[in-house]
Amino acid sequence: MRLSELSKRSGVSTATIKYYLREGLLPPGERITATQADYDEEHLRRLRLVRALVQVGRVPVATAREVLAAVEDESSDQLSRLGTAVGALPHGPTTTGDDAATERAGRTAEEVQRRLGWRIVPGNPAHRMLISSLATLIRLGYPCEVDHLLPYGRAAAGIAEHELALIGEFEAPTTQLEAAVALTVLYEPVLLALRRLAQAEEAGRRFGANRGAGADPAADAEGEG
Amino acid sequence: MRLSELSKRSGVSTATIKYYLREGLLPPGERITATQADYDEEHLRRLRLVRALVQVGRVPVATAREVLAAVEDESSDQLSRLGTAVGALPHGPTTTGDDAATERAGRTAEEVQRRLGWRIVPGNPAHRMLISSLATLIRLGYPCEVDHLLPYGRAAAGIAEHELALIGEFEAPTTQLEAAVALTVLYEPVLLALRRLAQAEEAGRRFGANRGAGADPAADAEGEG
DNA sequence: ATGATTAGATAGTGCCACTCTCCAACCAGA
DNA sequence: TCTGGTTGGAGAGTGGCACTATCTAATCAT
Repeated sequence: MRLSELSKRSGVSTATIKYYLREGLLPPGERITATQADYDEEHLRRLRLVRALVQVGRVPVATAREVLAAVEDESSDQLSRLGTAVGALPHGPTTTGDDAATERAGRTAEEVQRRLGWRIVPGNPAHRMLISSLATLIRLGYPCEVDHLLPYGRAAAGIAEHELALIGEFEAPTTQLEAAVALTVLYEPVLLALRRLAQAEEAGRRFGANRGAGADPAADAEGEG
Repeated sequence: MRLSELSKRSGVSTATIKYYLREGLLPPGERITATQADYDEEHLRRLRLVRALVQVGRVPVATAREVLAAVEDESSDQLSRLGTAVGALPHGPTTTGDDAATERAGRTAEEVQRRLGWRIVPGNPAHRMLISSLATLIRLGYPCEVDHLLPYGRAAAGIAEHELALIGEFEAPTTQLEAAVALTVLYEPVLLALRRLAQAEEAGRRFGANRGAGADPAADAEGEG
């Protein structure tokens, strides 16, 4: 198909598709002539994935390129590629401080992982993300003790088990990796939305059970998005 | 204290503090003379909260102002304020489409909430965030059936219960609201980091249990903040 | 008195995801 | 073969946003 058709079927403007092609997020189309190229279903799928990463996952374009490159890197085994791809996904501003809060956060993070029976990989982006997040909590004076974190960890473990089972159902290795990346990113807002809904539910239950439950006013106040 | 001291104790530059004052994220200091103002511990606390919202939670400055205004709005009851404040928090790009995917996502979302015994509030930002996230999954062809979502929902419910208990421990209503907002935002990266760690753990367990667990390559490949 | 500091206002910077504009090559119809 | 619309490609431009640099007048310390 032509670029314009790719645009129509994906809902992404031709200018943006060109931009993605330029940035290497999409492989170039098959050149028909010097000034025309042909795109196939694979391009469409990839384009939708890119859109999901960039729009939903707020992944910077440069990062998305790295992630996709890792997914396609034929020179590594699948587990390495998965690690590289997911590790390249954004993980919040890693405010690397050497202060007391960071140090305490580091100890807490390790303890949590130990208690959950997880391996500890100090350089892991997610590990560092955890530490810097905990450090922020500590600096603000909010509790982040191991016992408080374990419920989160157990919830995460349950979710991850479920997700990996899902990913395992895909057959082709590259499709599996794509699915892993997509699900990692796309289920983040799902999880966060469910958490907020659960919070509203629980808040209504605890504080003012009679009314529309702490989300109603938000329904009136919403106007951004 | 003076602005410079506020800056020193918070680690935020005076220029940025001035910017926040201008934008209404911080109440003005108590005017000592025409060109000098005095700030107290309350300002410091608020400043740190703002930093957490903006830096960790990636809350736009304009949105942070609304959230904080809701927290301080004395004219509403606490539950309303909580709903308004949390509802104003960013919840991803709400791509309001009228297509088939959105419609199916809406039905799925309602079904999930019904199965979990939650109230359904159609206008709720979190509800709409859930729908648009699910719609994206559907458009990409990834599974998002009710049975797949329930584990997430149950995990969220457990977390929310735990969080509300934590919030309930704060005494002053405004402090409670501040804590609710702060914890909602600040525990998001914690939860996401734990999920990724759990994924790495589970991936290592399933795919290549012998090695350093699918996070090692990421440790080598990491180089971005 | 005098140099440093401060609050406040205005304009500028840097980043980043697009988006506009242009050009040469191509295709369809006459 | 001409001609007018369309396509792919490349570089520059745009807009939004979180700061940040600069300036001015008032005030404080010495």
